[in-house]
Amino acid sequence: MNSNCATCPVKDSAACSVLTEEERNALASAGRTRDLKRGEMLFAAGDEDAACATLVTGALKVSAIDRDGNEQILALVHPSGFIGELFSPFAHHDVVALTNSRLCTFARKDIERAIDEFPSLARALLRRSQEDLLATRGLLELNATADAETRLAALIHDFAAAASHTSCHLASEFELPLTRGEIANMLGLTIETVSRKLGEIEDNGAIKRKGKRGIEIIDPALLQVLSGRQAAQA
Amino acid sequence: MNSNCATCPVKDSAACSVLTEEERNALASAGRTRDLKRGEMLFAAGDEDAACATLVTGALKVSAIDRDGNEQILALVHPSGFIGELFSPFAHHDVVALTNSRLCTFARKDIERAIDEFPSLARALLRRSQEDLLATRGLLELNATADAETRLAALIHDFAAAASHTSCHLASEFELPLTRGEIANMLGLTIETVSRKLGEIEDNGAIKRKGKRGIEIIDPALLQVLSGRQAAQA
DNA sequence: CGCATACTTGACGTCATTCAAACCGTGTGG
DNA sequence: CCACACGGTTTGAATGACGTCAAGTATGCG
Repeated sequence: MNSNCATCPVKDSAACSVLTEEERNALASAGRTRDLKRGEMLFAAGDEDAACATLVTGALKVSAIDRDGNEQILALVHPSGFIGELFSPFAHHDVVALTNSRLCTFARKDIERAIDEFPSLARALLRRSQEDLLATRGLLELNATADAETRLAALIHDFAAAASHTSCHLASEFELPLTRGEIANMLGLTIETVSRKLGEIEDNGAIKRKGKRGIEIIDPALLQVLSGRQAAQA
Repeated sequence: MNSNCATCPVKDSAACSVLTEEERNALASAGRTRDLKRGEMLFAAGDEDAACATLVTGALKVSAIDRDGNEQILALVHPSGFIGELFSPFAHHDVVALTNSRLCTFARKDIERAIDEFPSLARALLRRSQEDLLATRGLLELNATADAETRLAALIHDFAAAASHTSCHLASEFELPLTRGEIANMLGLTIETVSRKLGEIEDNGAIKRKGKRGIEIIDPALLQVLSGRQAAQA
């Protein structure tokens, strides 16, 4: 038996929010809550019958390891995000907690049954999958063309937007959820380049570093310009 | 009324293949066949109510244009692939025919209705969406870490695999569906680099160029090594 | 206190880009 | 038939951005 959905912080935004209370309870009885500490793995690439899950609190990374042992972060998962490859016999990627996290997990077969039983759930997962696709394509676009400083500025901008919960405004101060190494892996750069470019963005006056992980946004407009999302004014 | 599904070359592999004959006919009556010539656009980023479509024959590209006017190819679509952002009020990307193509198009609202009416269709589209996600992440992984030669070799390898239809073996000779410029856009390189590295791969003895677009695979194993998908033997 | 982990900084090398020019196949008009 | 222009491609040389290697500086934990 799962903990009570009524107090779940993502009850109105997760995929299961499209279900009626009755349907959700049926699904919840098949799932179970699981807590992961920072660095703990939900499943690894190659795992069979990897579980599916909705992230309740915390943050996860989805990453691939190539044969040289380099990690490449492919996606971040935020609360209410759904994890799991439903139609593949094994997982293609690793999924690891970036911070202490709480998930609502389901065996694959239970999710499959729920999809067949509740058409609205299939629709909700389709929607979420398309959003993931869009996010991944955004990262692809960023990594393919932009230079190191632009990529980093864009990432900081996204984190600032994600940290502020009022969707159209940036948080003025927040903690990076990733280490330098993870940022480098995500942007296809090296630790050193990330460190240097972070210094340059600080020198430009767009941000200020607060300790290792803290970032204060000094000039949001400048950050936006650096991130290449807006033309510089004349 | 759509042309007859019974003779459709992707009737057993497209998303609609999961429907019963009766259901499929109902859906088909809402759709219509459309032919695109090479270079013609299905829809552009920003279009509202962009149509959805299953690709019947040919090939499409999905691409984004950044504010500097650079195109970035985000995905290729092969026959039986599905195109369309179901839950977004407007399209995020351009979709353009790479070769003369035939599609089976549907108005957004007709697809949405069909999803609600036929749960198996929602499931099929979810599956397809997850495959797209996986493909995009593969491209992201490739572009982020690998050097130019590796990326190009991997792309050639993929095309050779796609051209052969016997899934585990490579076609020995095929035509590149992309121009040099499009390859460059897809891999985040420049035309010149693509041309040079193609020459180097040819010098290595892995392939042989036949005219502008033709490629003959001389040494599949070597190509695989160059593409970084297999360690070189000792 | 000492070690480990994460981060920063510097010097140098390499690979892809940039800019520039030549090349080639094709279609067009003289 | 040839001259020519044009798009796509190839090739060359120089620049520059990022990676590599290596040292040095915090911060935290046993």
